[in-house]
Amino acid sequence: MAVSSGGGGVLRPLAADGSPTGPPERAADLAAEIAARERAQPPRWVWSAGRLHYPRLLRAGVRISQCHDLELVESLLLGHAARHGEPRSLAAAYARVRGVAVPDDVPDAGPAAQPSLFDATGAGTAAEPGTGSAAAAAEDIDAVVAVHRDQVRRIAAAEHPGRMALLAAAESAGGLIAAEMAHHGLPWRADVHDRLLTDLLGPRPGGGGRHGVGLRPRRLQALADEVVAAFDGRPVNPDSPAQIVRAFRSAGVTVASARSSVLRDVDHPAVAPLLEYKELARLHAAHGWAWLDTWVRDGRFRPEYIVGGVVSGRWATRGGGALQIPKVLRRAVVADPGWVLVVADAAQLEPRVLAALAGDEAFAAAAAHGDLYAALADAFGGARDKAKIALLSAMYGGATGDAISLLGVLRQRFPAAAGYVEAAARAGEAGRVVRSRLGRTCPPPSPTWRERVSGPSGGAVARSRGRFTRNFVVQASAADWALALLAVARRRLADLASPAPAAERPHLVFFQHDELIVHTPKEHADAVVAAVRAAATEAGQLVFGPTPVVFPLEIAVVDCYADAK
DNA sequence: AATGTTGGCGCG
DNA sequence: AAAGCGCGCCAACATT
Repeated sequence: MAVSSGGGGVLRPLAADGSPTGPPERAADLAAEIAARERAQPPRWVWSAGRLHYPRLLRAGVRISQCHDLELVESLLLGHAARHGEPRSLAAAYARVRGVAVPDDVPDAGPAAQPSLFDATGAGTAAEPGTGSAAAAAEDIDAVVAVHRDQVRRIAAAEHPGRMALLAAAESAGGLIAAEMAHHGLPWRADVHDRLLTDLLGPRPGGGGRHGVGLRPRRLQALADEVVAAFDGRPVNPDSPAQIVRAFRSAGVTVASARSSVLRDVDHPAVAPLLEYKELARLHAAHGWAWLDTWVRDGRFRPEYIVGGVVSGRWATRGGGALQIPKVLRRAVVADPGWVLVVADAAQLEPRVLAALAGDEAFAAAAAHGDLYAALADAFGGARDKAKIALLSAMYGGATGDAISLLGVLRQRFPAAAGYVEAAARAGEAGRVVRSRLGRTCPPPSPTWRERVSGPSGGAVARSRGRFTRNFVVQASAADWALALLAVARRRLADLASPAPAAERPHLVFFQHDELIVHTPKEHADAVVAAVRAAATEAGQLVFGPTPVVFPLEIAVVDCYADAK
């Protein structure tokens, strides 16, 4: 069912191939119309972007089952054709279909700046799509139908049409889930967070008022003073890497940089306070009181997730640093009373993905076990650690010290697995693109890349891209699996408590590459665990087909995220 | 004053 | 323990 917000809202029924099976139907109250159809027989909604439409629906209490997100799928298809970065909006895609000038994408200023598309009731004049938010508010149902038809055709023409169709469905589901996670929010105890900060840093400077801005908390200032004293009173700002390096030099110590890993090996009285300062200053700057004020409201942290924001298909976030929350702050993530958190983490995901990708029988047999590295240990003289180093080196392209010989063992014992990533590396070095299992495609080299490869240190330039493509096939295929996991888990969670009102049902509230969190009423916790486990198995079959490789989840049912590991 | 780059570090 | 990959965010610093 195609849907646009033009003139209040327009729906148009579609066949599987994207051709309309009836005339456009105008809806005065689009949210109510969508809700009614979801209750009767949920269709697959085709719309310009869940990013634009779905938050408003959720605020109106409307959940949809599935959709085709034209903007996200356009990105996938452009990428598949090695045309990354071209405009992907509905307006841009429609312009390409018609062969007219393609408008640039409108930079997204974040959720606060989003036009309320469903407020557009009665906006009668249809503007040309793509000239900004005013035009977006009067989307054209014809554009939705035409772009969808074109995408259905392009999916069928992809290298692996079935996989690309699955990727399009999963990415679209990701768009729904991202909006739902932002809507529900991650439970976040501001009081616990504040207490942690106060314990570690001292009281909030300035009592929270504006006069406190720019002042160091007491503990940070004390450490900064210790650093200065250790340099015999020489003024040095511990926030400045350049000043740190200079201060050490004038103390007779040469350091290559001010990195903690470098300073750790330096014997000087300034090192200890400096390392502690850096750790605490980071917490204060990135996730301190200012972060708390900005990002936590009403007991929820609501980051803005960017689906497919990383070329590998991983999600990114804008603002809030949701994917870099320091482990120490997991203490502040606490379930509501009567609720629990189900924290599920895919164990050793990337080497398992490599095993499934490569079809290496010996390697896949090892990946059929709960501890893959332990199962591989025999091949490396019984040393689990060595197996792990060999695998990480193969997937990342690093090989220093021990890893060189361990890679040799890997090549000998598991030639298909080693060959898979090495073929990807060679493709990258040659300037070709590589794809994930489901067809997500790495960007082609930049226009200047070939020049640089044939210039001085061209070998290093080529090898660098080889490491990127070597890792891409694994990381992006892992992202394929994780996205499938998420989509299947969402469907299974909806099934398991569907008669209950939304406020009493389990919700996905967090997703971080290979880990997800469900916030659920206690009584559903066991069912949630079962649903997520089943989703992991189903995702493996969907993405990789028949394979002996298992994708076990480590699942914890906890009140507090910090207790999950 | 505003914008862009660098160094560093949090997460997977 | 880090290595090798992918990110976002901050303060300091450089440039316009």
